[in-house]
Amino acid sequence: MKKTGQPTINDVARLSQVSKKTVSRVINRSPLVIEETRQRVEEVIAELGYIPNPQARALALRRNFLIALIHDNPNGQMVLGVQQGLLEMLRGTEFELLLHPVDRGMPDMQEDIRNFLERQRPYGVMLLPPISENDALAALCASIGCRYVRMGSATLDVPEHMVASNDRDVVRGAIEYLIAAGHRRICMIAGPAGFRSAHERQLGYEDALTAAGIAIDRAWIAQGDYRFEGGKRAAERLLDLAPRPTAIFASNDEMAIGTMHIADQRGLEVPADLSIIGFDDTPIASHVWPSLTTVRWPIAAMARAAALKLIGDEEEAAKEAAFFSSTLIRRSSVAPPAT
Amino acid sequence: MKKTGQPTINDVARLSQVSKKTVSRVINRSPLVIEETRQRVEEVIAELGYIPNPQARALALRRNFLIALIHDNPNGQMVLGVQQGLLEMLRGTEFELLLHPVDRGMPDMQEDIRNFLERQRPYGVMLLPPISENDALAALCASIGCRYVRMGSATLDVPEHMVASNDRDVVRGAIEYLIAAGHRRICMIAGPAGFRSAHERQLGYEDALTAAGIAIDRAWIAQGDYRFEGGKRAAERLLDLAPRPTAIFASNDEMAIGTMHIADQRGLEVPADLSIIGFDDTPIASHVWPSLTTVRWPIAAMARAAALKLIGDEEEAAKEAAFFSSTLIRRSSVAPPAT
DNA sequence: TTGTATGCGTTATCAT
DNA sequence: ATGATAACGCATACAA
Repeated sequence: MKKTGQPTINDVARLSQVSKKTVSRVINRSPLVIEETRQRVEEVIAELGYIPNPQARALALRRNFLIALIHDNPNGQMVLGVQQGLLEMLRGTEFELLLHPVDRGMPDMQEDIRNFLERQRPYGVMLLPPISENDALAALCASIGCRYVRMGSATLDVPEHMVASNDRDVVRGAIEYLIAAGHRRICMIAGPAGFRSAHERQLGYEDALTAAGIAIDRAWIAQGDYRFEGGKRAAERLLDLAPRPTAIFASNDEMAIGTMHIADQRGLEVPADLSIIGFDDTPIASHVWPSLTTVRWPIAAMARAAALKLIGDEEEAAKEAAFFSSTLIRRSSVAPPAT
Repeated sequence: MKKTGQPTINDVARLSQVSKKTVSRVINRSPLVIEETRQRVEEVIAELGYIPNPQARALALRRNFLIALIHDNPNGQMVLGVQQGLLEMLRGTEFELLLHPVDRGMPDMQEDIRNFLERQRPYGVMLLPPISENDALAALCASIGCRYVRMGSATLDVPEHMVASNDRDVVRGAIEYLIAAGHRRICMIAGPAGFRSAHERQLGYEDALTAAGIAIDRAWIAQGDYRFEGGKRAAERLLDLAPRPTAIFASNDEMAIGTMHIADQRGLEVPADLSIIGFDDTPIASHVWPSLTTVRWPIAAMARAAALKLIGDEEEAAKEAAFFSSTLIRRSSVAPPAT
């Protein structure tokens, strides 16, 4: 117990009259320690308030006790939710959360991530969409020897490395909900090309229409960008259609809110003249007027499961759920179409 | 260059025919290296793609090259903005960002933080409000020997350790804007007791009324909790007043949105019957209808300055701005009072 | 079941 | 200005 004030493994060894190695075994729960010895060592540990030095462990193990969250921030709420879920499970463990956002626009993104991983050598990596869809990134994590979990809107990997939501199914359900309310002219604002989530949600939309015997009209699908302004532009195109749609499904809430603005501008009442459904259940959804019917996906639960996959032993990791159901939150932005 | 594949300082030393220590000096920009030697070493470093191992450095220096963000999540947007600003400055440096949210409700919060700091030994710590107002926490950081910066609504510490916004002044300006529009019965929804930001904003409100010769009526100030529901309750109390206020300043956007809901429920038109101003300029503010006049504070800029204070040398740190001005964003929720 | 010697990759001390 | 050697605190291989 020298200058730093922090007791080390040597102090514990000396006071409990065993070797460092035995203390190390106790710390790492090795079964090769007799109960009596373990007790004595643990008493000394408790008495001293000894905590293993993470830096020293990292050096010796060539691996840090850190979980890295790597993402190309598509959505602040998602990032926050994931952080929260991850941290919830990490709390009380020896793990800490490292943030590493990247820019998928940069050509050296892959190199940046490789560099980061080789330097920090995190214990585990959480990959968020859309970059979680990049197989090369997953391979990179594996090759460096760190555990990883990918989050996505569809199954992209084996359960051990995946937490997926059922975007396609839940969107299908949302559209069927509109159909059941009497809607037939249901348009969709799609997400940006290249996003798996956008693709899955569109598939769900098409599933529902097909099942209901409604022909899919390409003009009914306007591409958005998951942002407010893009949603507004898409909504304008859709509301210019004749006959006008009676309902619009927007692939996320931000675009749905944009749609509400355009409806308001045109003197259209929501939901009387136009029903709207969003996706994400962001805080805005419940605060706009009328409140937005939308899809809530269990981000925090997915993140918690991911954390367990990352830090639990392999059996636990494999057992942890890999598939999560979103639910339709029915609020005030949907009504039967005006006749 | 053994099993890990990563070149070490030994490889560099051998190839450049100097000792480890000299390589170390080059890495750390010691002036005690002759130019010629430095050149040779740097060439080898570049050739090998050598990167110092952070874990080994951390062990030897008893200090990690990590910046820790400690907060008791008061506001998702703020946390995101701070993360973004911090990461922007950390990018390309040897520093990484570690997340450590805490719960100020827990009695052992202080112990938790001490534990965290003693274990991780971060290079610097960023403290967010409201816990940044806790002087004991700042002292703790100092005693452990890690640099820290506190973010707050008022000056709580010397510039070296502080990034502050001018809540009081900007709220005064917002209220004066209402007064200039002709309002006299201006109510306020205050933030929760114990938050310095709530206190400062209320002072700004009082400043403006006093300067305008309007008596401050305690009944005009309803306490909220910075949340939607609390804002609604406070708005109800305020709108029950007779005569009714013509304007309400809410201490944050969430409560302002709650106020808009209550106004709508009561058939009050915003801004014709009731003007509303919020604070924070969250994404919701520009997406509600009518769009919300609110105060925007430069979170990202504050975070960037904080990062520089944390990782820059001491001179730079002291020079970096410690005081940041918020601005009133004038949108559609304010109009002259109906006569 | 426990201990000894050694390695992990860097920085610090103290020579020279 | 540079180098040899010893920390830093823990884990692993191999003995005992």
